[in-house]
Amino acid sequence: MGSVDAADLRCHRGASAYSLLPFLLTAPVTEFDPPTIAVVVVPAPLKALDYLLPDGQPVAPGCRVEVPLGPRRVVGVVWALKAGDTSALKPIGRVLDAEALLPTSLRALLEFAASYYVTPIGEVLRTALPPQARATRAPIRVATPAFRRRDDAVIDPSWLRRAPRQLAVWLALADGPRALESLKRQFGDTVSEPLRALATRGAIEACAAPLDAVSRTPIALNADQQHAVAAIVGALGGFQRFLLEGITGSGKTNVYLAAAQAALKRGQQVLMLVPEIGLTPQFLARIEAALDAPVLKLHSGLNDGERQQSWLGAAQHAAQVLIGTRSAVFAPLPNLGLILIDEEHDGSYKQRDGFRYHARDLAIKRAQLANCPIVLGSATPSLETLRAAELGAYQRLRLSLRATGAIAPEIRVLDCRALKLHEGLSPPLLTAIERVIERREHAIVFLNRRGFAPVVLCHDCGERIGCPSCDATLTWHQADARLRCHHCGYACPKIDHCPKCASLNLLTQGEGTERIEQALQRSFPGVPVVRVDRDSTARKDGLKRQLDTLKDDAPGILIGTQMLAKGHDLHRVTLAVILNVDQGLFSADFRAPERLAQLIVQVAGRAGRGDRPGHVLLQTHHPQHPLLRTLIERGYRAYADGLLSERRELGLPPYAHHALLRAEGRNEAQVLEFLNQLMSATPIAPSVRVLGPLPATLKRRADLYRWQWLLETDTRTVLRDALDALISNAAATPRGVRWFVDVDPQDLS
DNA sequence: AGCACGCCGACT
DNA sequence: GTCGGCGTGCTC
Repeated sequence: MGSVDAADLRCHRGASAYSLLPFLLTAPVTEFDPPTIAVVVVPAPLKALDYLLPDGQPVAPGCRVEVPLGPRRVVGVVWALKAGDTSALKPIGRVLDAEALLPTSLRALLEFAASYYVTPIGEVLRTALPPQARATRAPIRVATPAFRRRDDAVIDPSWLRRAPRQLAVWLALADGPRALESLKRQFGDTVSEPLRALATRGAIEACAAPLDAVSRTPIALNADQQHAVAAIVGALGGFQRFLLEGITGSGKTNVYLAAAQAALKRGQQVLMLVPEIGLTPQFLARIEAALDAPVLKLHSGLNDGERQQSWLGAAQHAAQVLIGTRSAVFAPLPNLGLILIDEEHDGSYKQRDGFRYHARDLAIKRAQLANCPIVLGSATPSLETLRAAELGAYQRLRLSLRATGAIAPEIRVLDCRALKLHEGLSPPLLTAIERVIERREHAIVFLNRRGFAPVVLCHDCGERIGCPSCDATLTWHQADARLRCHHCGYACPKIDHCPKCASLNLLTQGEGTERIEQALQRSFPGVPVVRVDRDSTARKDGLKRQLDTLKDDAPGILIGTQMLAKGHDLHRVTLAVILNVDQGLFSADFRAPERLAQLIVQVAGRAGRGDRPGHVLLQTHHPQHPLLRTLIERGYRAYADGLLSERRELGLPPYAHHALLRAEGRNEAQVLEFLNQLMSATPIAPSVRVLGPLPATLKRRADLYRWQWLLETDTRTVLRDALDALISNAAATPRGVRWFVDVDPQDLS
C-alpha cells in the first residue's frame, strides 16, 4: 500500500475521511509475507491507522492494544494484520487482551456501518466501545458468571451459624454451580457480599456459567405461536429473516421467549433489542422469570460499572441473553445465535445525532454476518420492512388475537366539527370519559404536546412570543410558571406584557398536556388525574409513584404524550383517546401518517386488555379522511398498502433511498454558500436526484441556521458513490460551519 | 475526539 | 512585561 495522502487523513467534525480499505467484508488476497503491520482502529473520528507489529509478539485481531497517537497514548482495537513497508510507523504498545474482545463478525459489522453511513471507522468504534474499555488505565475486570463450592472447602459450622445469608447462599450451591444472575434473582443484588465472604474463606470459587442453568420449563403456546416458534427454531444455525406480526396481547413475547430458549439450549447467545422506552422493569422481570438463564441488560440507565459488566459478560462465550436498546446492536457476542427486535418500527432505533445509524438495519446485517436468524416483531411494521417482505426478504409469521381470547378494541372517530370545545375536549368525549368513571375504570388521553399552551399571543397586535434563538414560539408551562422553548434550552419567567406593543392583553393559545390535565380535573372533581410526560416524570421513579395513585377499584384518568403508549401495564384502561389526530393527517412530513397509524394501533393495544372490552376514540375535524377510514374499516395492513402505493407513485422511500447533506452555522449566507459550492463542485451521477438547498423545518435553531440538500436514488450503490464524492470534495470547511451526512434520514427537519 | 501550537486581553 | 482565551491542524 502506498503512502497516505495528507488530505486523506484530515477529518472535519461530522464526516469525511471515513476510511477504509475494507479488511473483513472483502477478505484480502492471500499474504505470503509474515505480517509486520497491525491495522489499528482508535475510538476517534479517524480512519484505520498502521502500526509496527513487534516481532515475536503475536496479537490476534479483535484485541485491544495501547498505541501512541500524536502526543498521547490511547486504546485501540487491532483490526487486521498485514505485511508491508514499516518505515515511519510507530510500534504498538501494550497488548491489553489475551483473546479477541471484538469478534470478527462484530468488526465486520462496524466496518459495514462505517461504509454505509459514511462515517470514520474510529467514530463507529467509539459508539461501540463502552467508556471503560476505552480507558488505558483500568484493567478489564472479567465479569464473574457463576459460583460453585470448592471441593476442598472446610466449613466451620459455628461460623456459618452466625452468618445466615452466607449459610443460605452456601446451601443454594449444594446442587452445583449457580449463575450470578440466578443467585441475584433469588437473594437480591446484595448477594455479592455473602459471596465475597464465602470466597475469602475459601468455601466457594468463581466458575464458568453452567449451561444447564437454562430453563427447561416449557412456555405455553397457542397454535399461531407454536407455528411461529417452529419456523424460527428450524432456522437456527443460518441467516434468515422473519417478520412477526401481531398486535399487543397476541403474545409476541412468548414467541421471543420460546425461540430464545431454543437458541440457549444450542449453547448460543441471544440478542434482543427493544425501543428506548420499552425496557420497563415489568418487561425485564417477565423475561428473567421465564428464562432461567443469565439476562444481561444494556441501556442508558446503567452507570459505567454496570455497563462494563454487561458488556464483558456478553463477550464471554456462555449461553445467555442480552437485552438492550439501540446501541446494544454493537455488543460483543462471539456466540450469537438469534436476534430479536421488538417493535421494529420504533423511531428510537435510529440515532439522531453524531453517528446516525439505524439499529434495526444494522441488526439485520449483523444476523447475516453471524449467520443466524433475526426476528422483527411489530403490530405495525414499518413501510420499509413491509416492502422488503413484499420482495420476499422475510418469512412472515402472523399471530391472531383470537387465539389468546382477548377482545380487539373498537376504534371510532369522534367528529368534533362545529362542537364547542372545552380546552380542546368535545362534549361527547367528556361524556365517554364520564361513562368510564361511572364504571370505576380508567381512561387514557394522548396528546403529543407537553406544557400548558404552545403559543402565547398578544390579543392587541397579534404578536406571538418567540424564542430568541429559534424560529419557534415559546410554550407556556404553568406548573413552573415559565415560558420554554422546546427546541433549545431557553426558558424565561412569565411575561405580563407584549414585547412588541406593551399590551397587557396576552392570551394562551392551543392545548398541551398540562392544560388538558387541568380541564379534566375541573370536569371530574375527586377523580385522580395523572399526567405523564417528560416534565412530570423528570424525577426518578416519578412515573411509577404517579401510576400508583391510580387504584384498581377506583376510577382514574391518565393524560400524556407518546411516553404513555408503551411499556407500562395499564390493565384497567378501557377507553383511550387521541386528541391531535389531525396533526398526523396533515403534516408536511411524508412519514407522519405512518407514525399516526402506528400510534393509534399501539394505543388500541393498551385499551381493554383481558376481560374488559376497550374503545379508542380519535377526535378529529376530518372524520371522512380516507386514511382514517381505511385504518378503521380495513386495518393497518390495508392502510400500509395504501401508503406504500402512494410512496411508490411519489418515488419516496422505501421505493427510493434518501440521504441528506446538512450544514449549520451562525452565518446563514456562509452555510448556504458552503452547501451550494460543495454541490456544484462535486460531479454527481445524473441518476441521483438532488433537491436543494432546502431550509430545515426549523430554519434557525439554537442560533444556528440549518440548510440541506436532499439526495435521492433508486439504488444504494449510486447513493454511496455520490456521498463518497461529496466527502472527498469537502476538504475545506469554512470556520463556523458544521456539516454532516444523514443516510436514511427519519425526518427532513 | 483530544491535544499542541499559536497569536491577542487583564493581572500575579 | 506574563497567564490564558479557544481557532486551526494533526494524529500511522
